[in-house]
Amino acid sequence: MPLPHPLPDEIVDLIARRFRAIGEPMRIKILDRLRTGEATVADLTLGLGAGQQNVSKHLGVLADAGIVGRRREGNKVFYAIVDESVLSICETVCGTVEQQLRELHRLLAPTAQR
Amino acid sequence: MPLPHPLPDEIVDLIARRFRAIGEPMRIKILDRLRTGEATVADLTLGLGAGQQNVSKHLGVLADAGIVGRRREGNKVFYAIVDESVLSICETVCGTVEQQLRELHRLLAPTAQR
DNA sequence: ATATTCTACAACTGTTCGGTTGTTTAGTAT
DNA sequence: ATACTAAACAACCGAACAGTTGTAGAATAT
Repeated sequence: MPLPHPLPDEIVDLIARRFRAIGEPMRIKILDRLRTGEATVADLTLGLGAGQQNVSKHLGVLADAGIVGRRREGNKVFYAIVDESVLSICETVCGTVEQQLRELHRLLAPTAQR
Repeated sequence: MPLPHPLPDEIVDLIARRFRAIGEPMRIKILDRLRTGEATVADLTLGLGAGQQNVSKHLGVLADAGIVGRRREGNKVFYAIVDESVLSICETVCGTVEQQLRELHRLLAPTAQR
């Protein structure tokens, strides 16, 4: 909490960068997969139905943001979530999204209400 | 937490959209300002040193995402944070960013260590 | 009514960024 | 050494987006 209130631009940029690192569908899927434990690029490529280069690129973004870390073992590179705080953040957002979805269904399904 | 684990694409998109709504410097500044209470577009324009149209546009994005809400009073439109969860999220991220900054300073200031 | 103030909308521009393709590096096996 | 696998790097293309400019709508004042 010792952050100054009129946040300096540097800090603001860092925060924005962090949010944008997470705010991409493929990267969210990667994080969702990594929640169950570390995985190699090949694992993620198969599980997500994306190209290897694409997955590798997104992993690079997440690694640069300090959210995931690499561990080399022989031929393969294992990725794992390093910053555990993203999990709690995602849970919070998921909760809000759930609530929004419920509202949407309530609004978009008037047939069941009349 | 009743969200299915292999998250469906729709949900993933919603989550990503939400993160991207926050992941922009100007919008973070707006939210930081709104933390102290509601404000008009003119207030924000003055306080943030940005154009009125620009501020209004960003407020529109935040409103579409359901993060802020409007309240009209005569000539002016007051904006306020509606989704309180973004505050806790921002605090978490700020904490992580702080930690990163401390690490950076430790790494980039070796003169004081030798 | 007209003028003024505050806000939102529309069109344009430059940049950013995601995805694909092709290539390259690192490690292992034969 | 060559051959093979795994992962990363580089270049391109197209879509999305932030910021500016100009304008339009809504409320108040004269």
